[in-house]
Amino acid sequence: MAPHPSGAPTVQGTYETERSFPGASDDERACAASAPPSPARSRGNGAEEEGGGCRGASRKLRTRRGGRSRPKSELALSKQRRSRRKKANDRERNRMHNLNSALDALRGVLPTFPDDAKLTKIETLRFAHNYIWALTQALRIADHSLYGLEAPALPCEELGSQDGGSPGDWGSLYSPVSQAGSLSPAASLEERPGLQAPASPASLRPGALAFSDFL
DNA sequence: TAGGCCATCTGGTCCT
DNA sequence: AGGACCAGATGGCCTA
Repeated sequence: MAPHPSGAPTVQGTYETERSFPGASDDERACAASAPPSPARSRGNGAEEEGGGCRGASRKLRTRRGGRSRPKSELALSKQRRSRRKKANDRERNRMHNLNSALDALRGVLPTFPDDAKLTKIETLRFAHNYIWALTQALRIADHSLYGLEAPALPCEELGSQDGGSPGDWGSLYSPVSQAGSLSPAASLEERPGLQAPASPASLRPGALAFSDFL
């Protein structure tokens, strides 16, 4: 399930920055990328746009030339575009790295099992969503039991102890349960087959939940 | 080999 | 003008 068990290969970042399209100039690359999406688009072959296929770039060129600013030479424009693109790429790469860091932090506080299994991005988000929902339900039930008539059926402290704890305990504490008829934390989840809500509050008790229920 | 996941590049759009 | 954000495209890696 996890294609990169040892973590995301972020080391290629710097090297990727310098990576260039073999046999294609920067302008050709820009043209290829600005062309309408097509399966034929290839990273290394921008030659076919050389003639008139680069509408976006030419339009930009026109608007720039038409401005009141001092006209620049093609070379200067090309250099400026290249520089801006490179900076934008760096920022975008950094932004995605930050996003991944946040995702890793989220993984860190989620009870996962086994140790070597790294949740994918979408799994992490779904798991977190359902896990939060389950904890919310646990608290609600605990409040009811505190002021209500019945003894607590859900061990909140046990759920809480899973936070950052041993992933293996999570699986051993709860046994598999059918997800059929499970209550959804949000109606939107029910519309999306992939987003499964955890078990219903009634099943939020020891031996009633499996790790997979949160995915 | 097909499919899933991921990182990266890129242009467009919106905001400051 | 420049930065942030977004979505599409692409190629690499891995697994069933």
